[in-house]
Amino acid sequence: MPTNKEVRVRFAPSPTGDLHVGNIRTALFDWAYARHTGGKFIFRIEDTDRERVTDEYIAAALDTLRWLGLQWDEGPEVGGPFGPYMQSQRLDIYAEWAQKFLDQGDAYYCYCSSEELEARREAQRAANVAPGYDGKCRNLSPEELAAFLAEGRKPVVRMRMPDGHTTFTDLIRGEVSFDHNFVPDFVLVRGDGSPLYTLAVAVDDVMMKITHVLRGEDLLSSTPRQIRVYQAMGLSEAEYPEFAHLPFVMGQDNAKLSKRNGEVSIAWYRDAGYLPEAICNYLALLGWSPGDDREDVSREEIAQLFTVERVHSSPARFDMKKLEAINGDKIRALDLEDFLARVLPFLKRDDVVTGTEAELSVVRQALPLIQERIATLAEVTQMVKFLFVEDFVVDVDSAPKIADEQSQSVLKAALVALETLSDWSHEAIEAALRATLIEGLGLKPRIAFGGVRIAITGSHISPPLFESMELLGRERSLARIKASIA
RNA sequence: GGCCCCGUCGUCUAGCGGCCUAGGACUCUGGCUUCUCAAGCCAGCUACGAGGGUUCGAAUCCCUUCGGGGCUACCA
Repeated sequence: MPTNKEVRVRFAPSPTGDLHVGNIRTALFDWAYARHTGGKFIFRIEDTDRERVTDEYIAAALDTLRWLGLQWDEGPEVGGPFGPYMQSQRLDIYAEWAQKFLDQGDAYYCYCSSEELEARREAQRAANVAPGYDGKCRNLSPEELAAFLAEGRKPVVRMRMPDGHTTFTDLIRGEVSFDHNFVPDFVLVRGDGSPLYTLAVAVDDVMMKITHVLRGEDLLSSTPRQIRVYQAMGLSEAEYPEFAHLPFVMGQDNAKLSKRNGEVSIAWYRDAGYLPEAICNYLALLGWSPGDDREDVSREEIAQLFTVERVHSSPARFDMKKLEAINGDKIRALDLEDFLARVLPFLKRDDVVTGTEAELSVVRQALPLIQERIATLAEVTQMVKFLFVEDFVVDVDSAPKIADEQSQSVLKAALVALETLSDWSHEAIEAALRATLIEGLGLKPRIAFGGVRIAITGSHISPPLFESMELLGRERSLARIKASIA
């Protein structure tokens, strides 16, 4: 156990697409652990697979982490003493180590073709033997070697797994052991000379002095290979990083989270109006808990309370309903100016406002009315749109509801009551409508105000009616009621 | 198939041998409040996968079993 060493944790995604919920949960835990221990949070991009990782995805990953407020101490853009932090810029380092392993006899060239390997694996499966590399090229005779070279074969570099087993202590799962009979010799360098994850990840973790590897449990069974590379690099067991394999975040149907069983891309949640602090709060609760019954935690509190000991070993299902509930809570907790700032990009995006002072003033007055009525920021549009539209029309679904005789007579009565009203405050409007419709016509409030609401806001769901009318103003309110009378 | 990981309400979880007739949150249901929708408040439904042990005592420890997942690549 490294005790007085500074803790260094890395988040090292391979951006083959938009960062998804699972990536971010890992990033959050990495970040929280680093912050909790007063250590460093390192962000590294694993882009050795250049077929699948693109610059756009890398840029999006940086943006997403920043948006979530997971500030990294070392990594792309900020640099650091152990850079570069993009694996594609460290190719020479991996090549050097591979050569060293070759020289030491820890690794060897393997000339087997993909087709040959596949055929042999098939045979192993058929014979019910553990599939994996059979060690054919471990000790090639000079004649065999010469024959392969004459064929012009491009060899891969393969790590030699000695007999025995690898045992390590996972901070979350306890002692885990793998028999090397089930950990075949693995490839370090491709035929074209490019490194594989297994080589790059181990080399980088050592060279970047990573002390704790918190990552997804899908990497658990690759840990013996990673440890094998440490050994070849000359590390003693005490120098290995600690491992903690985080449980998966899964979809509702217990399958890996995917497009089919819930939205995965963090970008989607951002566009839908989820707050970064809500996402962090919710994700923190997936596989971890503070221990008491507390569920409302800020990023800072997560950092303060987070310990690996409290991380679960069992997978968690992602529940959008719960995220939504937390998001609603976080929205309600926003102060007015903050709320306005968050909501404005959505109003502009949806062409509700352009951002003039006059518009902002109205929005500012409307926000307190809707703050407890929305669960995501994007919903703000449908709630306040009626205050800004030039050519107002009632929703097609709601229009028929005010076309009947009773509704029409209510609207007419309301119009009469309001036309003579001099004070256009919501109190006065309410008093006038109550006097006329409730007391005068003996209607139930629900019936009385329902029609007016539709005429004014265009929908049967809206912010409180009288405040809405006050905000809309006398002219437009009366015009809308008139327009709805056939 | 083999190796490895995992198993408390529908979901996230508390629980680390007695405080558990199993607590909280989300969801759902019913009610209150109410100008709609929300929010808020109150109430309710529902769980230790199964079977064996160990123990005075087990959700908690052990074994088996069943179920779920991961890995088994010149992906990560």
